[in-house]
This record gives sequence, structure tokens and C-alpha cells, in this order.
Amino acid sequence: MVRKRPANYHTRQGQRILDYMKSLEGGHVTVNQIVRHFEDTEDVIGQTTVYRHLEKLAAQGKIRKYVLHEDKSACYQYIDNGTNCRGHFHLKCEICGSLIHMDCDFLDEIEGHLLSKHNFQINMLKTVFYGTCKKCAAVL
Amino acid sequence: MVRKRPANYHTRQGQRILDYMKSLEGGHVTVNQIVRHFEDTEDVIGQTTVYRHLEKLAAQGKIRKYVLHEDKSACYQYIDNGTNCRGHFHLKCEICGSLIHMDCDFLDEIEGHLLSKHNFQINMLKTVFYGTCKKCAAVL
DNA sequence: TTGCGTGCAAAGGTTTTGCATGGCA
DNA sequence: TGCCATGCAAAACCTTTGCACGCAA
Repeated sequence: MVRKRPANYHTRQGQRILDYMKSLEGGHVTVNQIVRHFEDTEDVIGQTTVYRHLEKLAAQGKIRKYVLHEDKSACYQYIDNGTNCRGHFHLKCEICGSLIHMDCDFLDEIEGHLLSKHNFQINMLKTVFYGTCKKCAAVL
Repeated sequence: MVRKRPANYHTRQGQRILDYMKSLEGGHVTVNQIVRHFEDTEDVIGQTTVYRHLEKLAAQGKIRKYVLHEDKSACYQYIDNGTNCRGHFHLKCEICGSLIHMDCDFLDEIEGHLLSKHNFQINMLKTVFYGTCKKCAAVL
């Protein structure tokens, strides 16, 4: 029998990474930025460790991973558990990077359409709509 | 003065790549798949050449480049100016990993709603709907 | 002939993996 | 003590660039 353990030891590195992600208050960072941040504080954490923690946190739903086109590397962002993200979609601006939470009844229409017409059960927690937000569209 | 020449020589490789993209009838391929395709036909084309042609074709608007999250490499798709210029949904099954691309008028509704109600211009090339496909839902 | 096209090789960058060591419980 | 976590080094990948040679016009 394969038992999947929680296996979440409390380590200095794990705690520091989570704390740092929280401290960003919604801002997004790349793995490299995280590594450099800890180098600056002389509290070095190996990049392999950073990758592995981010992967774990993303799987737990504590952070979200983005792959923005302009950047070559992925961006990660902490998700505040205080706000319940279950009932809405996320809009990610590809230009300024801001994440917009969309609470709207239209959500049900999308969900219903995909399920009834395409037999597809959408996962709202993971799905992100990419595009251009109001502010950035105005500048263009 | 910098003069940008058209500089479009007609070559075997360029023609074969364009023909192949057209033959896919809307399907996606990666650079690797293209290279392997020509290896199979014993009409080998270097991957550098493939990259450069795809870049050129994308700049000309003849093909579309997708950078999908989970995939490591970019996907390219021929754009049929007659029928296929509208774009489509991308549904990614989180269980079996299959990518479903489907044309549906509902796309316009989503686009319109996000723009009119939320001032958000969605980028359908980048947006992927995550969830569970029909087959995998049946197994669960 | 001119100069772009081609493709090998190598570089550049991100992410993953192997493995010996370190550290939590 | 038993595992998991860590992090160095190396591998695995994708994409771009340098350069000599090929080929279209």
C-alpha cells in the first residue's frame, strides 16, 4: 500500500520562504528574485530548495504559479486565505501583473456552459484569465 | 538609415514548413514535433531553421504562437484566413493532461462580458481553462 | 555575384534530478 | 533512529546566437 504522507517538516527554509511570500502582500516574484532576496539577508537558501518549496506550496493552494509571456521564468504569488477564492475567477493582467478577483454571476454561466456543452468540469481555483486590465489598456 | 528588406527567398525548407502547418488543419505542434515529422519523412530540416521560420510566420500573422503553462515548449498553429481566424478555448485536463482546443461561439460571450462589465481585454491565446475532461470524470 | 538561408555547434537560461549530507521529529 | 529536507553539481530542456557554407535571385 502506498501511503502518501503529509511529510511537512518544519524547517528554517520552508518557514522563511512562506513568510517572505506572505510579506509581499500580493506581489509576485520569480525563483531568482527569492534566491537573491535571501542572499541579501545573508540567510542563503539554495535555489533547488526554493523550487521544491514553491512547488509544494502551489500544490497546497497557498501560492499560485504564473507563467507570464514576457518573463522567461515563472512567477509566484501568495494567496491570502482570508479571502475565499472558491467562488470567483481570477483575471491576471499580463502588463502590470495585477490580479483581479472577479465576483460575478457570469461565473455560473461559464461553468454551466463548459459542463453541459463540453462535458468539462472547470477548476476555478487553478484557472486564470490572462489579458489586459483597464488601466493598462488606457495607457496603450 | 536602416532599411528592413522583405528578404523572403523561396526555399525548400520554408515551403515544407508552411505546407505542413497548413496540413494540420488547426492542430497545434511544437518545434520538436515539426523536426521529428521531417525526420520521419527523411526530409530533415534543422531545428534552428524551424525556429526561424516559425518566428517569421508568426510575425506575418500566418501562424499563431501559444505559450501554454504546463507545456515546456511553445505551440504553433496555422491560421486559416477563411475560417479559423477567431481563436478558441483551451481546456486542459488536470488528470490526463490532454489539451482540448475547441471553437465555440460562447467565446464571444466571455470576451464581451469581461470587456463590458469588467473592463478586461482577455487574451485567449494565453488563457487556459483547467479542469476535468469527460473521460477522466467518468473514471472518478 | 550578392546576401539571405541553413544548420551545426555552442551558449544562455530555466527547471529538474542524483546523491551525499544535514536536520526535524 | 528514521526519514525527509537541503543544496551542490550535473543533467535535461527550450531557445537563441555565432559562423561557415549553401543556395536563390
